[in-house]
Amino acid sequence: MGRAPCCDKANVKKGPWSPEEDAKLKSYIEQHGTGGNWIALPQKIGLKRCGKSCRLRWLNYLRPNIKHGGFSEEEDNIICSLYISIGSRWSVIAAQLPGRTDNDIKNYWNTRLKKKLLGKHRKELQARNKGNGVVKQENNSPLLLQENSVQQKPCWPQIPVLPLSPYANHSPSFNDQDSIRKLLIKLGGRFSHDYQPILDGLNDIQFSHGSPSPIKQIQEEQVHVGSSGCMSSIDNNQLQFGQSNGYCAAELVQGQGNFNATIGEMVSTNDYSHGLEFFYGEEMITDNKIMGVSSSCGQSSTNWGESSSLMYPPLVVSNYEDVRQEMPRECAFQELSYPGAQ
DNA sequence: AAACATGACAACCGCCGGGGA
DNA sequence: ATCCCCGGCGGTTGTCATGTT
Repeated sequence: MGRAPCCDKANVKKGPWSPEEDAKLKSYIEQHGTGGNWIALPQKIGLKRCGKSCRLRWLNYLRPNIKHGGFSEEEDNIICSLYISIGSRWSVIAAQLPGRTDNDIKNYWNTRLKKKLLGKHRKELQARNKGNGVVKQENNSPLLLQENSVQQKPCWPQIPVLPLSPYANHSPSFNDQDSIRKLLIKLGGRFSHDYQPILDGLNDIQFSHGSPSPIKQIQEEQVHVGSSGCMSSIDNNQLQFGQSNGYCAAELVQGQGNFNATIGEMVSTNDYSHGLEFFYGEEMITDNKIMGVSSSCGQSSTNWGESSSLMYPPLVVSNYEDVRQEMPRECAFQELSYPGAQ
């Protein structure tokens, strides 16, 4: 038994809004507000539209100070950074871009940014393959799972040493490893509570227009930090996974000072291919011989497929195999970049 | 010039969670 | 404590514009 429809589908108009409809809706809301009830609103003003449709039209188009198109490089960076960090939480991302709507950003991402990044990545791969002659296993592949027969735990690769990003200068908060770690924690309390004490300073991070940072927003969504971390300690040179409230993320553990450098590199060069492999699906995997790498771990390779979110359901993991199967591939290389000068 | 392909954006759909009854 | 309504969200589809053959 399905949910009752929010309106009488037979008697509502669908499709593009006419200027008259726009004018009606706009003038009414400007004068009276929404009245806290979108469902009833179209009837009040004599619009044959679904309440939800009115809401969407208002929020995405009629609302004052809405910007359309013309995304700047900086906005690109912000979107990419946040997507890498928090996944397809468009509303959170939109909150950091004044005048942009979640729908706009979502469309922009799906139609342009993703392809833009893909194009860059392909170029890079071609260049690399040309140089190498033979494609070989890359030790710094973020997806790399190396055999660790002793511990039977995934060995996450070390993040390659890369030059610091100019963006680092814009955001000193992100210049050190600790800040990155804090940020990742803040991104959802997705780590062992071992790190909880260092959360406080993160509130200093400023995002645009004085709104709460998405990181803070997300942290506030979190309920608790659980005690059953998955893979809570691997070793100091590995990416670490923690599981607290159901989300899983990767973190460079102490001793690695290169994580932020990678992030900086991604932002400064707009090369988001580090950490965005999941956009490329099978092709990407093939290109980097990830399939082979995966099987080198003694596991059958898994096509992780395209995923749109970094968020993931709770993991209750007792061994590596469980981790490997449950963990979104994004977790393996969750990287974060700061959205430029804000 | 027409047909087809592709891109960009608007809008819809259905699920989920919050909050009030 | 439960139910139900509504708003919010993300994924998907539809439509129109533009480019290409």
